[in-house]
Amino acid sequence: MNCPFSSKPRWARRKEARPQELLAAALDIFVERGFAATRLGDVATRAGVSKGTLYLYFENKEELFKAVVRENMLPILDEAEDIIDSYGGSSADLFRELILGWWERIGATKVAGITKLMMAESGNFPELATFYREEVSARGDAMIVRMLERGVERGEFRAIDVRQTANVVIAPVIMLMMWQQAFNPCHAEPLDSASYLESFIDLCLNGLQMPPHPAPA
Amino acid sequence: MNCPFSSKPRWARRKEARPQELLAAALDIFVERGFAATRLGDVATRAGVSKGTLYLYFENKEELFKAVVRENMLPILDEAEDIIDSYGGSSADLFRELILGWWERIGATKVAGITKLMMAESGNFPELATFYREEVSARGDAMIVRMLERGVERGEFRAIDVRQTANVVIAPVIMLMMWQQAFNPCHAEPLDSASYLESFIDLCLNGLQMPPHPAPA
Amino acid sequence: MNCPFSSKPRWARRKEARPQELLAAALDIFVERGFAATRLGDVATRAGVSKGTLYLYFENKEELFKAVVRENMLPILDEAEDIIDSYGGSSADLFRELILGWWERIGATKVAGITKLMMAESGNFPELATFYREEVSARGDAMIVRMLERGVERGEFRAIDVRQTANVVIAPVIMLMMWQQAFNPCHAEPLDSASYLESFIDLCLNGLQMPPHPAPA
Amino acid sequence: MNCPFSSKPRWARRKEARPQELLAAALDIFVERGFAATRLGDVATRAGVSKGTLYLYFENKEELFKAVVRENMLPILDEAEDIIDSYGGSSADLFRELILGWWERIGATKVAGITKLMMAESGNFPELATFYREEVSARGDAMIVRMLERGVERGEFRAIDVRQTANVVIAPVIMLMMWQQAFNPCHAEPLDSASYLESFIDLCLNGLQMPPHPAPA
DNA sequence: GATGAATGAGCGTTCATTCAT
DNA sequence: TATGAATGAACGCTCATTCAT
Repeated sequence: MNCPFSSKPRWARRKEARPQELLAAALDIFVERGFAATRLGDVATRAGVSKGTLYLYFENKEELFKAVVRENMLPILDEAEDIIDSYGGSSADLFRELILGWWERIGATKVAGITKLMMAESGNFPELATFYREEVSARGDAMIVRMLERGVERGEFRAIDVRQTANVVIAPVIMLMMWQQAFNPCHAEPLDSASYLESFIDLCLNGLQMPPHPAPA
Repeated sequence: MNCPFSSKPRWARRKEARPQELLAAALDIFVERGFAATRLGDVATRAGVSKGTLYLYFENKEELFKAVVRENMLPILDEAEDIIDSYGGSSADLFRELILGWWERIGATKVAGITKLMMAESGNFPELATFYREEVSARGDAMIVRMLERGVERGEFRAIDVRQTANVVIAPVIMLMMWQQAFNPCHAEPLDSASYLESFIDLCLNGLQMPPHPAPA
Repeated sequence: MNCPFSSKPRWARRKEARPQELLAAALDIFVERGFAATRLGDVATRAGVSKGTLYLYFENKEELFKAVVRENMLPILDEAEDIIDSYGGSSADLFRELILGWWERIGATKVAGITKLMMAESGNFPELATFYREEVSARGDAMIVRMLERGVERGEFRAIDVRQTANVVIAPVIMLMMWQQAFNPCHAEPLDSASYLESFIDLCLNGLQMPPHPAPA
Repeated sequence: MNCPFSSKPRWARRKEARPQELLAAALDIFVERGFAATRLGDVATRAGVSKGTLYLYFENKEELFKAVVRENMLPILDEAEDIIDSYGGSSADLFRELILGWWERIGATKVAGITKLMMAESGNFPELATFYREEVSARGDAMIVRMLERGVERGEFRAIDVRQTANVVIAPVIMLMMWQQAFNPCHAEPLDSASYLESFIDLCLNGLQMPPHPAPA
């Protein structure tokens, strides 16, 4: 009440933290099981509340999922866009930066599971698909495109079909995320992601670099 | 009876065709909806039979799914292995052959949906995961590894980490399959798969080719 | 074909034996599982025929069951009635004879399972209940009543309520049958039926014998 | 709120009563139809709730059945054991007491149907069989054994095979229960249980009593 | 006579969502 | 704000019975 160190009583702090706790629990379970297979009862249990409480904060399962995506992915996209906007180094370095940054912030974390989940289940939940495409995929794609265009414009990368190459470049990163999810049960042994990314970046930068100039006569 | 060209009554022909009809219907719906979301009632309806009839041919949902995989994927793997065994041309051409063949026989067809489905749901159905890994993934991986090793041994590709590169190389193909599935709802516009594959093969072969020899003094 | 020792070709013998084979298989499975839990498919399989064939010989599950009862129980009741009709010895011996005969012919065999089954499921299948009561239970009861009446009339048993005592006397025999069925799972260890029957007969004959005459003054 | 006599809202009273209502409905229907033939939908309907509600209180059909047994039989066994422990009268009277008590508390009530059901279906549901044997049958048997041993030790009963006699003595009581169930459809007319028990006790005590001493010379 | 493919009603169980408290 | 009891529609699977061959 009159606690000198905090203007808020503990229960109020609790109340404000609720949505975060719910989102954390939901992320865990959505990622473990997928969207359809997640039982809201499990989310509530893990968050230490009752099932009904979930509905005080989120209208339904889909809205809960959207909130999880917003909470966990949008801030990272914001930061990545900032990096591109202000980058000063070579485009090869920017490539590295973006890929490894993505990996560190998303690919190597639980959040990667959301991407996997969306690839898998968007067909059954069209509203989620639209939401995810507009708020996440489109922004990610655009960033890769901008980075490749920058390389071509600056004469660092050879002339390529930027759009398609962006897709090709994104693919192995997404696949790595999928394979990493829970020692992906379709792969016998877990991938070593560091060396996978090294192979990937190596292959790409080799593939993108300008062809050797023909020796002048 | 009095049909001069067939000694079999219509009914018997029907009976022999049943499993194929059921597998075709099952493939459609598994691919449309995923494993968990597929209702056996829908499969039966699409095949034009009753729910009970399914159980005359397949013990349960998992066995039905395995049969779909066996029917649609194993013959293609057999053929691809034959091609590698007997290939005479350059490794770059073999690379093209395998990728484009895979695309034509699987990626561009409904069957691609099985791969997507497995990535998505293997975590929830461990027995299916094991089955798929052993009978499909492991064989596909091994083929790519053999192709890359062949290129390195013959001095056509530079020295690379064959295992990891195989993973990197497989990834964009799998991603393309996933994106193609039903105008994948995470992508606004469908990819042009021909040009995607061209970009992909181009990038890879550029990335794999031997570095230019330094000009002799 | 022209076998000199049999005027019937083998397949004709087969055809005539069919119903017996079906009844034997049905007895086995009805006794193992009960009426409701018996699947006609299992009966057919055990008899080595198809499910449809069953319906050539028996109208439905209930009629099959009735045929099993008629085949296995009625002849034994016939014989027991003959014995009572013509018995010459003491009533205590007749008591023994009936009980042990029943045990030997029914109690110790698979047929005992039918009695157990009827006790259990008659409530759910009223038509079977009526059939069994009229064709089996009523005749068995009547035999015990006659035997007791004979003992009382001949001054070998004390004066008792014959009807009720008949019920009391039948009960332990029926229970023994039920306990014997498949090492009845409600009993840890199988009963030793010989000593059980000995205890039972001993108890009954002791209980039935004339009270000792008061010593005359 | 403003009800002066009860601090509990109707709803809360409801909630606490639920399990009892469900158990009562389940007892009714299990006894009417048997275990396998009982449809949980019917249980729910009789209790006035939806099918799903059942699963809030009982994990599945088997657990529901076990709960019915615990609720209805265990307390009675407890009391009966107390009686034996502290009994002061003759063993013949204790015999009467136990038999009539059992009859009054179980045999004459719906609960008797559970015993019938177990005899009938234990073969098809081994887990239930084990449960029932351990928690009910074994304790009942042990009580009869103790009562007979007491009679023999005190010189009230003649020397008998206590274990087998216990089985023989239990049998007519169990049979009576089975016959009583719903005017048991295998018996034309309902038994008069009072006179049946009288005949039974009479027969047993006559059969157990010490033989008359031979007249001393 | 014999087959066995086909049916379809039925049951145990699950879970997102609601709402009285 | 928080609860958790209640719902009811949905789905995988079974099996007695039918009937074209």
